[in-house]
Amino acid sequence: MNKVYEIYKNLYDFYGPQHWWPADNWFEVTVGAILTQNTSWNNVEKSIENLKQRDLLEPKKLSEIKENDLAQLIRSSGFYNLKSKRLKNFLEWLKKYNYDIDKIKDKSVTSLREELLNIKGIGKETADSILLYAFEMPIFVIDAYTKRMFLRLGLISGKEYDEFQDFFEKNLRRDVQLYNEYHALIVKHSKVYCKKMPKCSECFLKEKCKWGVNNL
DNA sequence: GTCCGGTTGT
DNA sequence: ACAACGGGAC
Repeated sequence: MNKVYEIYKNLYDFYGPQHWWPADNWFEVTVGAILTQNTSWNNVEKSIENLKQRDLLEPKKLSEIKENDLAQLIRSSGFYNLKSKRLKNFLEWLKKYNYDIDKIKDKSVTSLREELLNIKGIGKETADSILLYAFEMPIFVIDAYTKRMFLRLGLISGKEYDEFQDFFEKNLRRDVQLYNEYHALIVKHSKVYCKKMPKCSECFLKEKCKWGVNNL
């Protein structure tokens, strides 16, 4: 059996399902994806709650409020002026589909990805998070955690986002639920053990990890 | 003081 | 390759 899927099974057996993305609906996922750029999820939750309590967490309502007001509402997420603008850019794109997820899903994952990447403030990771977790399309999300963990495991030597993405998509069956769970498990493991200062001696993957073996 | 479920402009 | 954007938690 291939090693990439084997790691997945190890992680799933150890941690169990992660229930990602934590949100009530697809739009909440997209807002969270933009707000969590280089920001801890804890701080994003406060912003989401803030918007919910004011009954503003809907595309049309967020489109109508002023950029500066939105910035203040999402203050806890950091980079709030930037992110307010980025949300507005995204909402402008959504408007072309009448804020209708069904119309969006009529398009192919390839063309949607291109459209998302053309929005200022949405890069590869955010685009892929939206495609996978909000639109439920089969695309593997790469982030700093994924790179760090799999470089340490010694399973990949590349450096670029696309190299990592190809690596996962070539070694796994094209499956939204699998991609969803795997990325979430990588984040979990990277927060608990495969941190910047890793806890190799306590890690259950140490025997099959280059970094871990060297740190025993 | 460090780190965070990044992206952009130089 | 590197600075800018930034609040909140530990």
